[in-house]
Amino acid sequence: MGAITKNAEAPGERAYRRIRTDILFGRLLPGQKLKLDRLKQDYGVSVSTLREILNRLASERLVLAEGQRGFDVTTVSVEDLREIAALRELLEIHALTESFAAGDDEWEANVVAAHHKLSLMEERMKSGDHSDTETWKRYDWLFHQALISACGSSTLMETHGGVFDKYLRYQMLALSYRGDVAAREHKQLLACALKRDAAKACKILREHIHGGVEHALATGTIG
Amino acid sequence: MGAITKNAEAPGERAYRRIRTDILFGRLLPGQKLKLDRLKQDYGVSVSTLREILNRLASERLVLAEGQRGFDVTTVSVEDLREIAALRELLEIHALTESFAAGDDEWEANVVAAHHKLSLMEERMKSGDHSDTETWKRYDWLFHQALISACGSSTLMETHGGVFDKYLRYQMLALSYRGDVAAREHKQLLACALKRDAAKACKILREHIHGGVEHALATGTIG
DNA sequence: TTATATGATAAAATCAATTTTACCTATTGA
DNA sequence: TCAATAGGTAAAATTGATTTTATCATATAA
Repeated sequence: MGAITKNAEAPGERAYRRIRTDILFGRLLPGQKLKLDRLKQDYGVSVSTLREILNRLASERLVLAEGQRGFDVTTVSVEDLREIAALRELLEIHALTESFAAGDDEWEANVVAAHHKLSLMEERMKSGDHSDTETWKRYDWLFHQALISACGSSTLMETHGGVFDKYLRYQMLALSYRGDVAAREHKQLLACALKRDAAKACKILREHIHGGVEHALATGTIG
Repeated sequence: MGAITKNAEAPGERAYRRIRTDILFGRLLPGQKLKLDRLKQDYGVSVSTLREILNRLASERLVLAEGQRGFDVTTVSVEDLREIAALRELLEIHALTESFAAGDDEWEANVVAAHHKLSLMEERMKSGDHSDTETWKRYDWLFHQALISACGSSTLMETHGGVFDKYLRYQMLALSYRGDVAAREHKQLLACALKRDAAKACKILREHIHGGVEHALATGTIG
């Protein structure tokens, strides 16, 4: 999602993206030991390349690298989810406000386009087709990125991206569907964007994030 | 400074800290090519270990890793400095407010202690002894960390730490002394902390950061 | 029995060697 | 003269091999 992009063709880069999404989408579980020999087979790269990848992920806090004891997938907790959500809120609210104030026609068009793609996916989800959750979540991410894309700070957007991804992991671990509520909120955010109503957008975004947190916690799969 | 700590004795970890501080303190200059063979000699580790380190630093945005063309020290720009400063402000103001509201006696004692160490250093700097800038800046960092340490979110503190370090690099690149003004502001921040006057502390912090930015830009060594 | 030490094993960290990729130069053809 | 391309070189990326470290089981002493 918000991963740092180098050469997409390179084997190391491919493996990095695969491992990263596997963590984000819960195919590699929190706390799981990441043994090098095993991963080497699973992802088809050598130990050195693997270690480069795991060091990057450790730097992103998606993996824990302790002492000389190798690597684990970062654990989850209620406390951490609340911190992640609060930080996402702080960053996204701020960026949203700036973006609404500065966005031009080009920005508006991108927002509309991003919402359209997301909306199509959300319709499909609504009618029971949960086959491509990854694409759905990528579109979700792209819509939120589009909203804040006129904030004027790539540093802010990258930082937000990293936090957003960790938030996403919690949503995926809770793995219970909340698409209908989210879809409505997305529509409301779009409407606010077109009216440049930052205050209302912030209010909806706050509810959007808090709703996600409480929904995730209610499933009881986190703590 | 805010680097991720693993085993401090390990050769790879030692080299990581050295390279990181060399970037932060301008001994490795912005845009500089980081050739593996050269670094191997300079830091006494093998190419694989070196690549792990550079991948971590690339993930922190202190190093640029593009395509299959190796590694460069991240470049600097006026725009980037402004973004970094704005993000530091957003995070630190928020954390400060929370911390002032929640801090207990233990927290106050830590703040006083951190300021005392910094203050001693600042006196030394004032009287012309600029021999240990690194320790000075580490104490600066520790004081600001102490102020926000009761904010209740380690995620927020770590994110802030990363941004703070990039801000620090700009200060070091400008390499012109501003210790007297900063020292006065630090004293004011301490007084605010003891009175729990978050509003005034935020105001001073804003000036503290903006002052640093304008001072750095005035030297003409950034753009 | 408990604590400490010793040795074996498995895994991680580091190193050295190979393969691949990019970059520069020179040469050829338009 | 310029563009395009092929060849050679230097550096990066990846691999496989070696060294180091941690962990677990067993034995020995308090």
